[in-house]
Amino acid sequence: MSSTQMLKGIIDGCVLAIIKNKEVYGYELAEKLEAYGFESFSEGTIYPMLMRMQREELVSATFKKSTAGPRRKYYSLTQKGEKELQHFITRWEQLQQSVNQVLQNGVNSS
Amino acid sequence: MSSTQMLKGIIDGCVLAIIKNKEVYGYELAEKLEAYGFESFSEGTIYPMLMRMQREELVSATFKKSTAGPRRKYYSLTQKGEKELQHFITRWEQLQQSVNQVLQNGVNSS
DNA sequence: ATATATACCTTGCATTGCAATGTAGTGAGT
DNA sequence: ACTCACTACATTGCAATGCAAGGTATATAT
Repeated sequence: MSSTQMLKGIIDGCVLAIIKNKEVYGYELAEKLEAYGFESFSEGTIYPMLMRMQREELVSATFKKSTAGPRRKYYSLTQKGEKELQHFITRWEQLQQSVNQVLQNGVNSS
Repeated sequence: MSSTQMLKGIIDGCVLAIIKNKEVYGYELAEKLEAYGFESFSEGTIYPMLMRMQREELVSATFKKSTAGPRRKYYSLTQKGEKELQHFITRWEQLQQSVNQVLQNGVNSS
């Protein structure tokens, strides 16, 4: 039971939420996620994920020049992405409720 | 982003918490998880998971006769399993905090 | 006998996080 | 010019695990 397994299907929603707030590029996203407390976020996770989301039309991308390195690929949310984010939030809240209930009943009452 | 992906690495902890409360057998576990709000829990998930946990010495198992069908395989927590449960709870709380922070900042402030 | 509920297990697949590796632009120091 | 560090995107192959589908077997009722 590694820590990374718990992230499956969850960072997707977090990424959508961050992109909704403001368009971001991949490298920036990695830094933001780390700032939020997700430790060690691999680029091997982020770039394939963003590309998958683009393929699924949850986000759209445009390249912009940078003065600090190569061009950046900025992502922003599509309407479909907004809907998906709302669905994620619903599922996340249900999951939280279920897990917390199990932990309370299961751990304390023995 | 399916609903099942979000469960990866998370039901493990929930199962440990349920077993800690009281020894259970697989079929019973499926029903309990459903009662807690985890919809549609496949036996193809539960039995391999329990066997994996036994292999990792997080749980121990004993067979007991049943009057309502074939013998039941009851699982109970080992010391190692208790430690693993504590680790899970820590990770879960961190995850909750991070995700909720992202959702608050990302969704509302745009 | 047949049906239903109980109870466990196995096989094969799909998804996805990640380490490792590659490529390339920009700027500072020497 | 050369090197180094930082920035930035991408690909490959692997590992973990949830699950549908299918199989086996026991107990009870009709």
